[in-house]
Amino acid sequence: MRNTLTQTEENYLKAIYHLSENGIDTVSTTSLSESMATKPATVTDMVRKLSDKRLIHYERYKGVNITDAGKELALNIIRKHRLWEVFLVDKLQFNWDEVHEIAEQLEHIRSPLLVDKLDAYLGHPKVDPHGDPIPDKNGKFQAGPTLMLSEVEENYTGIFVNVTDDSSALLQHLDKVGLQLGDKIQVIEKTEFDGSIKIRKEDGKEIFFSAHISSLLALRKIA
Amino acid sequence: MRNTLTQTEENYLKAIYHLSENGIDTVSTTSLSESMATKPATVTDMVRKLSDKRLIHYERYKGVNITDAGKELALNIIRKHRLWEVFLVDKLQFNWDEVHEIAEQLEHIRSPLLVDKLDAYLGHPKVDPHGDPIPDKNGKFQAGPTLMLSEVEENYTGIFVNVTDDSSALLQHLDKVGLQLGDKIQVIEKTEFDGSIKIRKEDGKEIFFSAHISSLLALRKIA
DNA sequence: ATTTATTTTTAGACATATCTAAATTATTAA
DNA sequence: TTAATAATTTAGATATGTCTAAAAATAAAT
Repeated sequence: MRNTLTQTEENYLKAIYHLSENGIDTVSTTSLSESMATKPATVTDMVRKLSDKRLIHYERYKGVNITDAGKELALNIIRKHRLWEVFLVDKLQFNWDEVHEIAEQLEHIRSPLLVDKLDAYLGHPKVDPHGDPIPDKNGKFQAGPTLMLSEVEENYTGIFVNVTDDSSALLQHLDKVGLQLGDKIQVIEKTEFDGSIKIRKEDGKEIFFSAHISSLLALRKIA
Repeated sequence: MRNTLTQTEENYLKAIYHLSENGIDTVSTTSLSESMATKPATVTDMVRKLSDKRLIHYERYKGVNITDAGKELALNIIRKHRLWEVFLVDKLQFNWDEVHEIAEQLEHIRSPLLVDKLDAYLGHPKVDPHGDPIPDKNGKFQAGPTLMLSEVEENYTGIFVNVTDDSSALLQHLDKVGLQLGDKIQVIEKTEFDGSIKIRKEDGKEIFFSAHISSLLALRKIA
């Protein structure tokens, strides 16, 4: 009958959702432990608990997958997080880079009525101050149109969310150069002559792509 | 070095503050256990912890007293609680009787900057929607002028906060008729002829006071 | 002032969320 | 394909916040 989640459970669920957001739908114990800044052993205990509550599928040594029920809960938390971020920036004059930590706390406030009223008060915003889409009451959101890397301009910043080609050759190449789904990248330089592109990852690493490969990599805008 | 309190610790501290607010400065284990809806044994463990942190004075079998440091923290939590209540009512159109539970959650959000900005956004309100005073950043607040029971009109509702006479005869009389500091009372009837007054306590109990006694009992307005 | 009743504390449990160290399973390499 | 390496799980601890039942201290009553 323990139907509500602890804040910790909510945070794990959200992390699982985010890790499985970009195509990779199976989440490893290690990656979760990194997200949560805990040890793998701790994650094992937790995923068992979330699995008992039918919010994820878990098989030992095989990783976890979020269920529809889990996704619904995760999206509700994300909705709250992003609405509060809008509140902090639009109403309280915070800078967009100061709000994440506070929203991490506010997202756990429990009151469906509060969320509704806050949403209305803010004018039903569609994106948060970072450009991330805000799920509606039913967990639906505009995924934000994706653009091909080849189509965007210099300085464009986005999340690498899709590969329009599932040849393992390309995937292996991406692996080798160190680009993964979910990475945030910025376009540093476009060469008009041959359409090749230089990007920079959040960790500062720079990568070159040919025009061909650029036309296969999809980005979702974030700011 | 554990300098921040858990939400539970904050709630205990707030309860101790409220229980010792109206003159009675020593709080018993039993009264705290009633406030917190826990067992006395649980309270004993907790007050020991708060005592270790120098937020209360505790002597076994003797009850607890809040320290200046504890009062400062308690007032900060109360400040946040009441500011959020104003936000919920003024900005989000909640009714004043719907906001307490939500504010109980919001009061634990940690961010001094957030509190400042919220305060400014709300126009530095002096009282919450229930008429309770909002402490400022330094924990100071207008206690709300107190009025003598003899001075107020019929239907006035207030908290009995002070006795302007510490003769034990009067205190014993109050004890006998069942009135205690902190009780919320309403004036039911004033007799013009001799200035005697009939009041009703929250539990429905009615009490008569002579004009003399009425002039010694101080009330703080609440609504 | 001694007995009785009440209040408070102690002792021992349990659940959650975490850890370290050891054991097990899966993956990679020779 | 067996051996070495990496990932994951299990086992056993710790800290927090709670409980019940029993012991101890204080307060009330005869």
